[in-house]
Amino acid sequence: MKVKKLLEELNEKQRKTVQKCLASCEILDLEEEVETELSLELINFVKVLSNPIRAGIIKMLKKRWMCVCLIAKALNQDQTLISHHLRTLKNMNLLQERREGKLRFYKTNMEELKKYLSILETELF
Amino acid sequence: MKVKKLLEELNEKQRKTVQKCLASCEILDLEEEVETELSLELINFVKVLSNPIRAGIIKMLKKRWMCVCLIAKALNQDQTLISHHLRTLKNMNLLQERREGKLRFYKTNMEELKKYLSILETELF
DNA sequence: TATTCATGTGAAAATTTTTATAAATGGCCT
DNA sequence: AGGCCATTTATAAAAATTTTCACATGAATA
Repeated sequence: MKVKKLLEELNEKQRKTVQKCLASCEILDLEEEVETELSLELINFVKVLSNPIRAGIIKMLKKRWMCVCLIAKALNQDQTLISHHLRTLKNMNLLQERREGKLRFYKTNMEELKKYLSILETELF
Repeated sequence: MKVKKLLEELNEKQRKTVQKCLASCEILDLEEEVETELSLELINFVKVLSNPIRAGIIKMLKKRWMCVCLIAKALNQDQTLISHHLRTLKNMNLLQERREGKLRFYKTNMEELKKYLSILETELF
């Protein structure tokens, strides 16, 4: 939506106040398009990253496969908590899974991670 | 901490299970250093970005100064809620502020935003 | 001084994170 | 093969945090 259109949505008094300010200091270009939308996909990715445990898992598993019990040890957290966060990451397709006997190993899906980062760059910058 | 050291922290049975798996499929390099730490600064930045309203504000104010009432209109949210999020962003030094009469205009602090993104690249990739 | 735009504070609502416990899966032992 | 134990996942509730709302306060202008 354009700045001009937004101004029209204000009530009369507000609009008057803002317009007076515009006249004196010319901060807003009325013809510019105002972009506020970010994709849900990007917001979800950022939300996933915003938890220190999940961010730590992604960092740790960039370089190697690790089983759940080792990940829990490395982060000094309860295994069931780690398992929960692993599921969240798996649901976003940020992890690869591999079973060996009764152990499950995980590794960061770098392609997906790079994809998300490039979306971040595109949408935010 | 090295993978080797982490293995030692497991109890005997767990360690045995994992080591048996290593022998057969060689997933872990025992001498590798396991990095799990991300700076608090980075986590806070990502947390700030993870809210759609705050992310929208940052995107919108990249290109122009806008006053609070217009920001609220553009995002179709209550002014006091916007004010609250603006404070959060200001506390992270992600916004510049400018007063014109009784209006307050804000704009994204691009230098700071770029700084955070470069930290993200460095620590995560 | 009254009005308007914006901030500050504290409570309510919603969401996320953590914990506790049960269930599923697969291997091992007799 | 059948039962048991270890690893991991699933589910539900508790705890903690974040978001939103309601209202009071502050600042600037007419």
